[in-house]
Amino acid sequence: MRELCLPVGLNEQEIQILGDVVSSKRKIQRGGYLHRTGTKFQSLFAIRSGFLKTCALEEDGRQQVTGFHMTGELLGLDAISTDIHTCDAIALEDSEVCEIPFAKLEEISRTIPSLMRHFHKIMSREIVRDHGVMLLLGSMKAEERLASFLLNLSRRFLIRGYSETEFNLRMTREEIGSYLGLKLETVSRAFSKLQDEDIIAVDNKHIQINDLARLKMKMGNSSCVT
Amino acid sequence: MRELCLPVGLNEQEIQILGDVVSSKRKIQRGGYLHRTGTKFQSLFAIRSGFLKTCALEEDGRQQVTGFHMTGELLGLDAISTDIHTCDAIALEDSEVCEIPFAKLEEISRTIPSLMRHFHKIMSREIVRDHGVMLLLGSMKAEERLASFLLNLSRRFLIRGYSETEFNLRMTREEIGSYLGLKLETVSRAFSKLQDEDIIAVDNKHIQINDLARLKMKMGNSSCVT
DNA sequence: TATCCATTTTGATTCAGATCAATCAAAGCG
DNA sequence: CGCTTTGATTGATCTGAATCAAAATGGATA
Repeated sequence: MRELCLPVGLNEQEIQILGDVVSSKRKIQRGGYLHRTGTKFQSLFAIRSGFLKTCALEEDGRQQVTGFHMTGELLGLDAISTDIHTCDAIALEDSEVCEIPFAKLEEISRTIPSLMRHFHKIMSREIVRDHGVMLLLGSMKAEERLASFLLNLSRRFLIRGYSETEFNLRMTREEIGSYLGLKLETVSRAFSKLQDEDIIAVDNKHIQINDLARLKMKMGNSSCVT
Repeated sequence: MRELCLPVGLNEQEIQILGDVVSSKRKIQRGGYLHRTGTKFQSLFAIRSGFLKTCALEEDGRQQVTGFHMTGELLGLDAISTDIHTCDAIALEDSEVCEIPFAKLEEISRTIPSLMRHFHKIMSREIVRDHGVMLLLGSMKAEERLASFLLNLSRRFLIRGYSETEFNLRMTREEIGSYLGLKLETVSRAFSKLQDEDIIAVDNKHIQINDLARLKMKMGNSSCVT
C-alpha cells in the first residue's frame, strides 16, 4: 500500500480503508495491454513496478505515444470523462499494477478529505504535465525536445532512488519519436549529436549523462542562441 | 446558476447549495487578466460570457497559448496541483466569470456525489482535450491543424446555439499560431489556401465555412493522400 | 552457431514551414 | 485629417526535419 501514489498524508485507519478498495494486483507482461482504447472504464491503475506507455489513436489511424509511465504513477485518468478508455496502455517491461475501482475511490474520498484533495492534485498535475508537452511540441527543436525528454526521465529516476545520470531506456527510438513529434531517424541523429558534443554517451538503450548542466542548457536556450 | 458548467444533473436543493458557494461574479475587460502565472490559487472560474485564452510561459521566456475558452467552461484546473496558477488567463473580449472557491467546492462535493462525479469528468475531459492537442501538434501538417482548429470552434459555437458555419475569431493570427505550433505567416497562408479551395471564406476575423465536409476531410486525410 | 528480424545509425535528397521582408488595411490618436 | 501602430497578407529565401535508402548492430530463435 505504502508505495502507492495515493496514500500521501493519510493516517493508519485511512490507509486501511484505502487498502480495502485497492483489491487486486495485476501483472502485465512486456508488450501486454493494461487497457485498450474503446473499452469500458472501471478502474484506475496505480503502477507498482515496471514501465508503460500510453498511446492515443484517432479514427483515421493516426497514433501517438502520449506518455511514458513508471512506478507510483496513476493511469486511466483520461477515461473518467466518458467511462471509456481513450488510449491504449501497454507495458514496455514486465509490470505490476494495483487496480483501483473508481466508483469506490470516489466513495471513500467523500469520507477522507485529504484523499480527495490528493486525488484532485494528481489529476491537475496530469493537466500541467500535458501543457508542458504541448509547449515542447509547439515550440522546441528536435535537439531541445530530446534534451527535455532525457532530463524528465533523469528527474523521475532520481526521485525513485535510481541514478539520474545513467539509465536504460525502455522504449524504442520510434516510440520516443512518436512522443516527441519526431521521426525515429531524427531522434537517432539528435542522440548522436548530443554524444558528439560529449554531453551524453549513448550505447543503444543505455544512456549516460556526462554533463547535466549542459544538457539543461540545450533544452532552453534556443532564444538565447538566436 | 443554471448556465454554469457544474450543475448538470443536480436537484433544486443541491443547486441552492452550489449557488451559495459560487458567490461573486467578476467582469474582465478585453485584454485584462483573470489570473496570472505564479499567483496563489484560490478559486476556479466558470465562464458566464465572453472569450479567454490561457498562456503557459516557461522560465526561459518561451510562451504558448494552451487554450481558448468560452461560455460554460471552467478555468484554473491546472492550479490545483500546486496551489499556484501555472498559466495566465487573459480575456480576448469583455467577459464575465463566476468565482468558485475551490476549498468550498471540494467541501460541498462531499455531500453531493453527482457534483463530485461531474467535477471529475470535467477534469478528465481537460486531459483528453490536451491529448488531442498533443496529437495535433505532434503529427499534423499546418493545414490540417488549422482545419482541426476551425472545426473545433465550429462545434463549440454550435453547442452554444450559434452558427457552426459563420463566426468571428476573437484571437489574432499570432495567437492561433501559438496555439497550433505555427508562425503567424503560416496560419495566414493556410487560411488563404483553404479560401482558394472554396472551403472557407475569410475576411480578416470573420470566417464563413462553405463546405464543412471538405473541411473535415482536410483534417484527417494526410495518411490517405500519401 | 547460423539465421532472421527488428532496431539503430548514417547518408543523400526533398520539402514544409520558418524567417526575412515588403505591402496593405484598419484602428487609434494627437 | 494626416500619422502611427497593429494585424494580415504575400513573396523570396533558407533551414530543420522528413523522406528515401543502405548499411550496421543486436537480440531472438532454430
